[in-house]
Amino acid sequence: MTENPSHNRPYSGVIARLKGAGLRPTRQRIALAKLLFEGENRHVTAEDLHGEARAAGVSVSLATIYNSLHQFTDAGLMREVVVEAGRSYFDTNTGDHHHFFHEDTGSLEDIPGDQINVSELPAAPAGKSVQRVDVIVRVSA
Amino acid sequence: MTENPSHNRPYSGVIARLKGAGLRPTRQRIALAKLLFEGENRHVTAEDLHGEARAAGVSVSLATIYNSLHQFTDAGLMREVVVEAGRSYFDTNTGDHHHFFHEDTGSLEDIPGDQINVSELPAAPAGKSVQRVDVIVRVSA
DNA sequence: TCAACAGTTTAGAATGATTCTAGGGATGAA
DNA sequence: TTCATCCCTAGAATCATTCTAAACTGTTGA
Ligand SMILES: [Mn+2]
Ligand SMILES: [Mn+2]
Ligand SMILES: [Zn+2]
Ligand SMILES: [Zn+2]
Repeated sequence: MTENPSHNRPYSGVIARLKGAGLRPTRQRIALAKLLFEGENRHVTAEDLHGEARAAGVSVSLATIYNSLHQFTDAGLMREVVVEAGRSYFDTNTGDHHHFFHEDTGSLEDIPGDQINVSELPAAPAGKSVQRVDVIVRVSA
Repeated sequence: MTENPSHNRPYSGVIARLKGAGLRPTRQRIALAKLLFEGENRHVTAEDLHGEARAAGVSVSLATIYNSLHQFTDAGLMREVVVEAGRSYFDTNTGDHHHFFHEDTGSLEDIPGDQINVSELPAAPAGKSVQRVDVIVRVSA
């Protein structure tokens, strides 16, 4: 019941989510969280989200878009995916999964964690621990 | 015998390599190729290589460093590795392998291709073909 | 209710890696 | 040696992202 809050109070779900992450539910964060977390999982760039916010009639500065995306990521609500030098994608899917990167369109597509298997991983170098394993399958026409 | 040309003519190996790639063996490209391809495989940023060239007494502009790195990559002599938004690493190892990325030092470490196994890869989306599969194991203290 | 402080937002400047421009220089086929 | 082609480079330009500093807002507890 934290998932798709299509109840009567349209903001409660998103507000609870922000509070749960230790973030004040400000007008900007609520609007962005609604765009990001209601509906399907998505991969967005800062510019993408800025455009969507504008289109939705919400006025938010680009600096706030970047701040929010990083705060959501630090809070574990999203993750950052790096596939191209020079552009960052933010992913609302924080579960175990990997990506197809479509080199010609610049878009990402999820590969569920159980549809890929990385084995025989060598141990992390002395004193280090593995933070994450990213598999990026680059495809193009 | 293309590998470590410690013969008497110190440039012949590198020159042959450049010609073989369809690149004119200019003074700058020869110097950079020597720094990059003689000795162990390496992961460098444009700034790294620029610094090394200067240290070696070779005057090369940063624009030429970028041009050369891309030309070497396009020619298949190197490959580009993306692990952090905002910075590109170029790798002299073009064989089958993956990477540890040390998040605290920003350095890359090879994982030989036979020490990691990616299986059950789903088929590439319709009409697309897989260009490359990158596995990045992010580690930190 | 509301003062007051900490947390937020933002316009605009600043950064930093990379790319572009355009003019002078080097290379190599003939 | 010639000459067309390919290269190199300083410096300007891009572009995504971050920073600054000042104005604003959410929260809290008197
Ligand atoms: Mn980040
Ligand atoms: Mn490139
Ligand atoms: Zn994803
Ligand atoms: Zn490598």
